[in-house]
Amino acid sequence: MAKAYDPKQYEQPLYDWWESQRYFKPEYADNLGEPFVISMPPPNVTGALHLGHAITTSVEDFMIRYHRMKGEAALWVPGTDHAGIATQLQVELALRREGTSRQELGRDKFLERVWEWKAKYGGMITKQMRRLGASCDWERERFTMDEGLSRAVREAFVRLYEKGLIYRGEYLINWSPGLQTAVSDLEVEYTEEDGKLYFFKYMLADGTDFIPVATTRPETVLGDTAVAVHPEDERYSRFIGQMCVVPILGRQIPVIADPYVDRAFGTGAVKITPGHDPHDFEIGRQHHLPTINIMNKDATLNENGGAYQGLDRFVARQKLWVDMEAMGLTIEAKPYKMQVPRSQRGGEIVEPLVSTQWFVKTQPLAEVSLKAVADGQIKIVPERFTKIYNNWLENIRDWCISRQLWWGHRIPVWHCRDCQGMTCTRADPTQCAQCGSQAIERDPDVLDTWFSSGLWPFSTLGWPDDTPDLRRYYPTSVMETGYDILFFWVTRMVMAGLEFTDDVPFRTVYLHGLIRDEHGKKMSKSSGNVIDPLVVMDEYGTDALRFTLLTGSTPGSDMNLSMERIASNRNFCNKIWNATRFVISNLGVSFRSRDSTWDLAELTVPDRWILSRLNQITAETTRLIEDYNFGEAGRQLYDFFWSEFADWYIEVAKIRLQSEDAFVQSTTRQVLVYVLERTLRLLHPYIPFITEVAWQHLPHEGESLMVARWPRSYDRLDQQANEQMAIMIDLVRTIRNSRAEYRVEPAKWISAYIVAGDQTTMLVKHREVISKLARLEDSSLHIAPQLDQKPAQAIGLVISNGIEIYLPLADMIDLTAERERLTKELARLSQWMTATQGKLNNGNFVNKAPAAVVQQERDKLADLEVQQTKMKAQLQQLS
RNA sequence: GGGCGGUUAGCUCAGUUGGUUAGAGCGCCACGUUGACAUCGUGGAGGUCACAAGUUCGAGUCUUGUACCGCCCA
Repeated sequence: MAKAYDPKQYEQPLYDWWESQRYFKPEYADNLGEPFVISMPPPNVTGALHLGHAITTSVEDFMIRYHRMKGEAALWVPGTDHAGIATQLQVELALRREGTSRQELGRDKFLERVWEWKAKYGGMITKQMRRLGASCDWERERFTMDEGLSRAVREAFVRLYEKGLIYRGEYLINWSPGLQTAVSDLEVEYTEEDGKLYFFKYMLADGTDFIPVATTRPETVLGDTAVAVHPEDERYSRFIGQMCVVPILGRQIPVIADPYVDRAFGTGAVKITPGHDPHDFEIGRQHHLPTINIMNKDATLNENGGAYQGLDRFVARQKLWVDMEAMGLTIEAKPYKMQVPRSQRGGEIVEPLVSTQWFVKTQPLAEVSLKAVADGQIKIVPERFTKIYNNWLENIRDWCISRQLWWGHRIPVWHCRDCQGMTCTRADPTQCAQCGSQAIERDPDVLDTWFSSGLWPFSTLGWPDDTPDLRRYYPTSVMETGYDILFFWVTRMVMAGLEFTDDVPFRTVYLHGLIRDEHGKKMSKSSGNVIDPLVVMDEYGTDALRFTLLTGSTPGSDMNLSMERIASNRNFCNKIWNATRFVISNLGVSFRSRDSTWDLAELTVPDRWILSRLNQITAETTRLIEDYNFGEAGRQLYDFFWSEFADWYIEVAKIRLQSEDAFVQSTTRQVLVYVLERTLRLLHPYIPFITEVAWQHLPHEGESLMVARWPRSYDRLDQQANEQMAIMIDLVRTIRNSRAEYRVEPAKWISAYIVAGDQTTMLVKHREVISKLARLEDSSLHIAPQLDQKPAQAIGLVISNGIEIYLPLADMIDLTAERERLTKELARLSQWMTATQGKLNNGNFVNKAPAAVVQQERDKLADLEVQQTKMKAQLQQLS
């Protein structure tokens, strides 16, 4: 084994070997019991791996590996998403570079190009996921646009259509002028930006007076169809019912009263533009106002814009204001922080626009989805997201599912030129279902990408066919994803699952947080703080990245990721590597491993202690993992491995392996191998590569760690070993501390007197370990129950159980300093004792606290009293 | 406006149902190449757990309020 672990050398070959052994397949388990199933959230097919994918993959692979090791049939279904807008944009960009466009190519040729693109770049991201160690069943990989899934989409659409849950209508939608398509409410983000609040006069038709009105978008006055005031607003009540005049255009519109108007905002009077504002659209409907669309699809003004026709919306805004100024209609324009709606994709300003689109009626679907969670059929982890889930579904609006794109699932509806009727069927129709005419034309729009991903948990298993996979692996066990797509995706899968399969799509939703940079800032290209997981894996290894992602935060909360943290976890991997190196290089040729039955009588305290700790840590991590606290479990394993196994047990083992006693040697080896092997198993779901490599070097049964059994824990707790080891550790640390304080050369062997009372036998038994660890000269180490005469010119120390230590460092002792040190120690002790005494003197504490807690305090106080007595004696001796 | 989360060591974060003297990593100080590991070891410094009140024998942990930060929804 090399001196340091080199991930590059092992990761790829190991992954290939695992896959070739068919370990990733659920069939490998040969277990007909309840399977454990995850559908991988499909990444964009032409995307590149980023940290969001990395954490998703790490967490899911963690769960899959854990359940696989428990012997369950573990299935992780991978796949990719066609990502309508994102992919289309990429191909369009490529076309632009070639000096052509999709319009020039035409729809069919364009789609050919997209498929070519997909063929070229489509495998990239899944290759990158393999680098993360993803143990998914690649033979079951799916793509949202493949034949089977397209059929699922078609089936789903037709069913909803037939049920009347899909309708087409003219509504105010979010229009993305650059992308030339509608986007759903969820795809719009609101950012606070500097704008202006424009105050102007809405003249009454009779010219007698005006109503002051404020707006952030003056150009929309061209589409105004009313001015609204609050019904109880005395300032304006006299205007209600009167007509006023649209500036420039001269149209007459009414003044209406609506409680929606915020009297405190602006002037308290608002213009109503149903064609270009969602709130106004609602008011317009309630008051039966006409809707005027003033904008073309490219965000220039149309014929309703009068003189401004053809101008871009922002140019029109300026020009109109100047013109109104000239007419004396303006009051002022104040700087104002406005909420600007921007497209999540591309970032351009989105325009509310009236347009004909396809919608899903979500109300009935949302109701059953709420019920599924309320009934506990689906559990959301962390639980607090349940409220967010509920809140969203309770206020859900109809879902605009049509997109004016070419790449995607085309809407399976044919329009008849003769009767204007619509035909929606599973197989492509040749004639109109209404009138029989053959003059039918397919709707040009495609479906929102999330429509197909909503079907993902069951479409990937073969739905709508009744396949063996669907029967065996559906519903899936856990849906693991980021909380940022709870609405986009999770809710829609629940709605779709319940609607189409009559069952929940998954039993548990586990949501992880977002990854930010080390100071909590969002990673972005413009900030230059993006961490590329591929670069990290190159530099530190996959395991370091995975361990960092898995242990870096608590469930559902964001993680600040820093390279320092990754580096320290790389060091952890190296620690494992070297600990393994130590163990195997000390095994000797005749080593035989043994099972978990140990005869405690033949073991020493450190053996019993580490076995007991292993057992505790096994129980604890298993409990935490079952409770979805993967991070805490991982952190505990880290601490156990480093601070207990490596720092103490291995250090003890070094000494005992040099023993003349063959039995001592062989026991130590067996404990070393046993504990290391079990710990590697516990760590494997976190850091699969290093653990497998290390495991392969160790004596083992079975061919791979990844299919080894998850360790079981036992109820037995070796309390005595834990206590005695604690004493030894305390003893060694205390001596080391004094050595450092007195600047004893690290290499120097010193003499010591240990007055150990009833711990004497135990300490004598471990004399060699203690002397070596504390670097005490064997010939001048005295361990006795008591000492008639305290050594002169010695540093006196007292630790728990009243054990006294004397270090005769004659030439180094400064009596004054020693007195000072002991006095300080005593002060600290007495402070502690006062606190403990206080508790015990409190009748309420003694009566109400659990007996064990009270006893604990009593024991503590007794121990402190003994320490105090001995320390006082030591002080006295010095004076 | 409604909701959620956060505030713990210089930095980044843990702290499981309330119960020893509140922990880790990084950073810092001192020392150290004794054959697992300098991607390391040994020892150390560093915190009135945002603030206030309350519940309790006991609060970092539960309740209420306040301040600040972040996110989601409208």
